Amino acid sequence: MPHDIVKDFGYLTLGSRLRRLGEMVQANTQLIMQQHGIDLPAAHYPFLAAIDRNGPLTVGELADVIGISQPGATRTIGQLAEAGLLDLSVSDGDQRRKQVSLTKAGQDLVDYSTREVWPGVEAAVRNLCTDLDGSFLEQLASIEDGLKHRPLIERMTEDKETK
Amino acid sequence: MPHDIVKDFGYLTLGSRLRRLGEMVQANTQLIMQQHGIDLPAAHYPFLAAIDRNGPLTVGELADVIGISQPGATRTIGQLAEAGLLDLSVSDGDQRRKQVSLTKAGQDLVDYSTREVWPGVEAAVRNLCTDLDGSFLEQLASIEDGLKHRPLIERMTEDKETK
DNA sequence: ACGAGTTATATAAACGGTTATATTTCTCTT
DNA sequence: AAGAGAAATATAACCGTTTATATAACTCGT
Repeated sequence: MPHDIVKDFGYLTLGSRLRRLGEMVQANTQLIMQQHGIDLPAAHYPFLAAIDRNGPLTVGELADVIGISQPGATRTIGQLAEAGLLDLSVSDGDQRRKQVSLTKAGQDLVDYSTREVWPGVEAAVRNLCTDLDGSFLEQLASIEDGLKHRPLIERMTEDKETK
Repeated sequence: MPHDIVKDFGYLTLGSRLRRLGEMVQANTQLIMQQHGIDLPAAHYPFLAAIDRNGPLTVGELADVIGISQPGATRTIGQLAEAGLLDLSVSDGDQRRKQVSLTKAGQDLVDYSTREVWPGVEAAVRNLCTDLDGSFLEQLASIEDGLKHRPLIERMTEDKETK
């Protein structure tokens, strides 16, 4: 009995494999954020970060920029607004558009994360993804194994220690 | 206004990015199968392929081998059984276990795919993923761009033509 | 200035996955 | 042989996403 069919099938099942790995990375990231007392689905951060970086954006622009469907964006924005992190207001010139901006709490969260959390996450992921070699498939396998062997959260603290 | 925030954020948003790319690849694959008259969610093939390769497996074994949760496996197996591709039967020795096997239709589908479709898909994906260089992130970008520029289905036919 | 078409957002339904929990069957100790 | 615990599957509830569609607001040609 094989250990991992999706891996065995190589390029044929690349799609499943990328998705699976992506979910693992997101789960790891979310855990790190939780440890900092921030309890938000990993997929929600891009919304906050996008507005922080660009200033207020409309629902459609956010969907575009983040690369999900417009209804998906509407929903996530709704949840973030509910959580008090985003603020919706009808655009001045065009009443169809809704301008989405960060609330004070949202801005604080982004500021804190930018300062205290994300650099560590970035470093941990970078650490996971460097010094790979071989075919793309082999690199993918290395990342999978690496993540299983030492989750992102350990790669952060270790970075601090060894630095 | 940026074009793609998830891309811009580099390693920080690797999770989202892998998931997104995985979905794109799966959608491409599904389209190819459809063109051959096979209309099944891309994520279902591993079940058929796993049983084809290993003989009948139990629900739990399939979940393991494919790398999803047991309830997820139960559900997908149910759908494939509904579609007449899989057959469930209680195990001989242990009445808790359910042995999952391919029906004639399921076996035919696998045989046909193995002969006529999957090699092409595999080649197309391999084509997409070779001759990459740079950091893992840069390779990812190449694949994203490559897929956008020429979908898998074109990479199959082109392979045939140029061969 | 009005109506046709377009654009922006919202809503609904479906899907594939998850976790938590229930149910059934087996195993093993005494 | 009985009863406790373990194991396999099923069910329920939820989540984030998707497509299709509805609704509301705008634009533009006549």
